[in-house]
Amino acid sequence: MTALQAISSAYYPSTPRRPAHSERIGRTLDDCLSQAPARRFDVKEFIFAEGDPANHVYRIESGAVSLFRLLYDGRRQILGFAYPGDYIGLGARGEHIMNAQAIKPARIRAMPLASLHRIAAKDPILCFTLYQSIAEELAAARDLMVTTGHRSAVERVAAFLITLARRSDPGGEPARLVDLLMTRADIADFLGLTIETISRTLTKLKAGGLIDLPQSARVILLDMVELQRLAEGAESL
Amino acid sequence: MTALQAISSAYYPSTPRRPAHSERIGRTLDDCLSQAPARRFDVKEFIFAEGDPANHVYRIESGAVSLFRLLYDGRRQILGFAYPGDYIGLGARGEHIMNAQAIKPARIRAMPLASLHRIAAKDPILCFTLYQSIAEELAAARDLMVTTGHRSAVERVAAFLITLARRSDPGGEPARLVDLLMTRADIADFLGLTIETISRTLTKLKAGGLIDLPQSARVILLDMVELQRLAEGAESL
DNA sequence: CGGAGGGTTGACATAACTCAAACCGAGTGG
DNA sequence: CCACTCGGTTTGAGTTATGTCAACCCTCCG
Repeated sequence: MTALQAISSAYYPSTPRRPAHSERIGRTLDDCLSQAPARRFDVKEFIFAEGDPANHVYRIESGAVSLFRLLYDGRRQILGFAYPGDYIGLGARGEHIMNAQAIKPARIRAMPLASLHRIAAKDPILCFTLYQSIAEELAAARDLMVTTGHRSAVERVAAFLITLARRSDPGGEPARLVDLLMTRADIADFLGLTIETISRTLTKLKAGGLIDLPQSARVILLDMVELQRLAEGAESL
Repeated sequence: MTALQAISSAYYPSTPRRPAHSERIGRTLDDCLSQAPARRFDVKEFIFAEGDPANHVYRIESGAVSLFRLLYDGRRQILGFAYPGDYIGLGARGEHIMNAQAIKPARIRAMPLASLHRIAAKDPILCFTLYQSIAEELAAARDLMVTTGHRSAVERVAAFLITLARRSDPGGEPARLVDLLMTRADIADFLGLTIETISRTLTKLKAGGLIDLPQSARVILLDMVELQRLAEGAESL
């Protein structure tokens, strides 16, 4: 997974990658972005917030970012995670409709949206590519909806882990070792569960021998096949 | 809500409308579509299915359509509903990634995707508009995720009803009278609940005097303010 | 009249939430 | 080096909303 598949990035259960397009955008944006200075963000620092004027597109150089919406009563829905190479802030128009907050210390470059739009307005190909990329993000968002709606805690967590593993090397083998850059609270707010349920589910998976948890933020996937089965709704555990 | 905000159409809790763009696309597509013959679809008939080659964009002339994904084990996640004026099949590339099925007898026009792409490739403005429209759909999909993840049955149903009411006259007053074109099962699969819970929740809302249910497919919103409060997570009922 | 497809209602089971306590590892300061 | 704190995590006990299963109702339609 590369460029522009940012916003709900952590989530691609079933959508095939299409590197060609992203690459092309990547390059175009890269040209502009490479000149921009990288800014550092501390953990919990906001890159942008809901309601902020959407002036820039950002690319994560290092670290990690969560994207979320807040509800009236303080509940939080995380819509995705963005990692190095991902772009965020792209779909927005006028105002940002979500918050972007660093979950690990991050280096991030910004490019004015106006420039991008100026280029895009003259370049149908870039523009069309932009369109298709957003379409892919849309597909990803829908994948998440499918994972989130209607499914048990084990299914959600298993699917989450598998997606993280896949993310590490799109197209290639899923990684065995997954570092969770986010807290249990982040995972909970992403999957629509509570931190306790996340924790319990992980220990249950560990007890079942499907994963190992050498540290709380480090997961080793021991039985991908079974995890996959669980993610797809198979019984048991 | 008009053109192109189709796919997850039923859902715009907080995204503002931007008719200008949709209108512009609407017109461009309309030019092509008006020449196309309208085909009739019976209830439960598929317009397209997951995996079908994505050759056309469709506009609903009359009736209603549900858009959904199927899981391995038969569970179904409805991703949205499309109504007259809505376009479906737009984001797809290569293959359709979901199913579109009539939930009411429908008249639907099709336009070859190739034509649209041909036009778009030469017309940066149309293209940019396409991009922005998809971006809005993305926003809508995220709104749904927010509504679906983490929330109680009452909250979801209340939000659902309000959205249906708003849909009737975007920008204007929400309708008091809402006809449910979909079955309880459809609503359940949309909101990630069961038909029994939908039914119970509706009767609870009726008992509370917030809505009336003269027929099972007809809802009258009696207390929009309170419904809104519920949708936003207020206690009680 | 009878059957089928939806919808409602009830009794019961259970997965997930809530509240609460304890744990752990990483910093920090004495 | 140890004691302390703090944020995050784990675990337990008890509650509850929602799912499950089953019966029944209603309406439409042949």
